[in-house]
Amino acid sequence: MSTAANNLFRELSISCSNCSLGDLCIPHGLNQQDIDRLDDSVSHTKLLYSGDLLYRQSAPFESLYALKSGSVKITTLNQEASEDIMGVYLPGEIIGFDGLAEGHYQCSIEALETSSICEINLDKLQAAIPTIYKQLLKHASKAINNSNHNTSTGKVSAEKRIIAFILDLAERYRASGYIFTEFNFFLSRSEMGNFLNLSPETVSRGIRKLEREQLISLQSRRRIKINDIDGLKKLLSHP
Amino acid sequence: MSTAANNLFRELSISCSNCSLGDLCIPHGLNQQDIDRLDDSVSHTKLLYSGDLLYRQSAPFESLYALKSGSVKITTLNQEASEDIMGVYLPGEIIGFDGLAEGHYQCSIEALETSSICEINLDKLQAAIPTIYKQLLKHASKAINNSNHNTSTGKVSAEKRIIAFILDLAERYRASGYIFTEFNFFLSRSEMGNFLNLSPETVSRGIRKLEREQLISLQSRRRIKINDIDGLKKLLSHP
DNA sequence: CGTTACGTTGATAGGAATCAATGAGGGTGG
DNA sequence: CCACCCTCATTGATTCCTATCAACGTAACG
Repeated sequence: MSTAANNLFRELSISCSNCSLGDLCIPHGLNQQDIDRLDDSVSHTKLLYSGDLLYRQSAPFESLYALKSGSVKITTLNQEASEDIMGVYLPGEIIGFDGLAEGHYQCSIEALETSSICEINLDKLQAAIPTIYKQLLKHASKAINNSNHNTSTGKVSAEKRIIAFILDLAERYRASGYIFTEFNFFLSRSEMGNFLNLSPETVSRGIRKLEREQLISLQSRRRIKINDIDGLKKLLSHP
Repeated sequence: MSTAANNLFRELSISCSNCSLGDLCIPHGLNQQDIDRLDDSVSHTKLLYSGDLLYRQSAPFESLYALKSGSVKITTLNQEASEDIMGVYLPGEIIGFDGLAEGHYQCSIEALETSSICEINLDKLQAAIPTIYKQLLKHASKAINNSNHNTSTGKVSAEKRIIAFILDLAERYRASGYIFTEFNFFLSRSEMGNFLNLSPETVSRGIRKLEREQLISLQSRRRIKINDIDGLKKLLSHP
């Protein structure tokens, strides 16, 4: 590891008591004593670079993870052995629930950019702070609701699906305290199409249409600026 | 309450130590002492009849529930204030995770037939058996995987979606130890279409096509017999 | 035994996939 | 530093699948 990388790693390898996740961290709401005990329960930060895998489908379940910064995609192999994109994770979200039920991961996680990820050892965590499981259940619940929501957005037109995707990302960036009117997709048109169940061409057409209508601007092919978030919401709800 | 109904209720209001859920029950794997303590943690069986609601969307979260027998559907209201069907629950499955994250339910649960449902008081349960949360997390994880799976099956043709739906039900009946080659849908063609993101007509055509191909038989309009489960799986994987 | 809701079947139209070709960006090596 | 390449994105033309519209059949209910 280079010195620069090593320094970066050390910088990111902070204790729970001053983790950048803030309100989003699982232990949020605990007292200082509990938080201090957390430092033994999690192995702190891993640093992943674009293309790196956090875990691979069918690998034995080891840990849950909290995404501290960056973004990753969650994929699964379909019958034809090609990738289906199940979604993306943004900072503050918990990764790894897909491995709990069966004891091995049902999906793979791949970094879309440089990302720092906090590993959570469930057993140690539960021993340290028994009440933490409730918080974890809430995160799982959120994942279920989100996934259900994706299922139901499959029931609308291509353009609405694209708008829903953009608004979902914006909302989740907002929830994490990030700038939410301007962000990178980190996904190609093909990957977006795969996720939204649309062809890459249809995704492209949909995005360019929103651009022509001045609702969004493309700062680059994968970076969006939302000009009229209410306009987008309006398109989503009515016509 | 009528005497007959009262008797039925009492009959169903059994203790955890002889609950019919068996292996599927959350406390499975606990020792007898723990199981006995469970009797205070759950309020045992509720009996719902077809059309009855277990809970309504946006109601405050109160409990998780285990479905002991029968079947229910989980629905949410879309922008147009009509019902979107998110799925059905079968015996052995846990209901209510949609309410945990936000503190109020995101969906409604409606019985599709006479169903008995075990209420789980989370706080009491956790106090009685601290390690139970892990089991709950596994159930939540299963729900996430299932939901993800539904998302990805949205990416295929109408016929495959219908086959996937049938096979999913069969597999879940099998997992619960039920007969799985012959069962009721409990959903109308419209409801199936809503769930699968297909029109009722397309659902009907798909089902009749499978019937013509002898892969299934319709014992009545809502009762199916699977004649060739491998044939169905084959259709799902390749052409 | 009629009423009513649901299911089936056929004909048509529309939206997105696919096929095809061009354009743009990013990286590499000369 | 520039030209080339290679991948991704865009745009257009066509095809195909499924929604929709329409009509008829069928089962459950009072």
